[in-house]
Amino acid sequence: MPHNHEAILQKVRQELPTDELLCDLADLFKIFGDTTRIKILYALLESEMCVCAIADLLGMTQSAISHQLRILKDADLVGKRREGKTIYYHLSDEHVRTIVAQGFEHLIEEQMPTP
Amino acid sequence: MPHNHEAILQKVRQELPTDELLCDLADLFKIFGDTTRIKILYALLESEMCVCAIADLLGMTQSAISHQLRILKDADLVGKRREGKTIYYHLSDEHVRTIVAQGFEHLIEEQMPTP
DNA sequence: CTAATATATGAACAGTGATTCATATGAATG
DNA sequence: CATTCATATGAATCACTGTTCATATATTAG
Repeated sequence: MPHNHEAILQKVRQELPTDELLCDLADLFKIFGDTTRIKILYALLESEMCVCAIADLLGMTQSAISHQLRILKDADLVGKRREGKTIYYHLSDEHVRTIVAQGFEHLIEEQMPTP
Repeated sequence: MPHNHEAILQKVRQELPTDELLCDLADLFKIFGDTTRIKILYALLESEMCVCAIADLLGMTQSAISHQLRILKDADLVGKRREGKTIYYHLSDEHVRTIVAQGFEHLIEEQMPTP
């Protein structure tokens, strides 16, 4: 007979958030999980930037950048501001900074030898 | 003639981390960007668990869970401990908690009406 | 209005990745 | 040592997603 874990299962089930919330959370991290988008976010940490400047910076097509900016905007991670023909993108809040910083810390400690 | 952004580009280029680091960072977030893995991590926040308990909890195949646990282990997000035939998985450190918590905060504020 | 610049968008293509299925490994038990 | 339970793994499949290409929208200049 298979072994029993009802006790733990019940406890964990109680504390687990709803499926919907967990999916939303995964969707948020999915956005950070792409090299191009991480680079864009990192750049915007320094300064607001127009689309073609970002494309220049990353050595990528204007179209590719535009597509990614749309995804970032839909997730409310960035906002835009028009100035003539140019559109400047900026971070919508400081959460990006803290989320990225936490990721960084994990990476750094991961590479440390365990004492 | 296209408009100029050399000034900003130079500034941002200086502050931007290496390509390798940014890719590693994206790879880390990629791991959080999957519903199954987020659920596993969330469950392990409460208690260490064996593979079949997690499979039970999420209503998924043992194989599917095992594959995902391997990914989490390779990223040093979880560790394992053997006890007879059973293998118990646990979080390797508290970074998972803080990273997930930051994601949560963003989600919550996103749903708030702007005052 | 026309041309030029800046950005957005839609369809297509290619690569990635999560799940499933079948099977292998590994440990305990009689 | 054969069987059973627990987990791991490899190959195959299917869906998703990022980039490209072509084109559309939008703003300003002439």
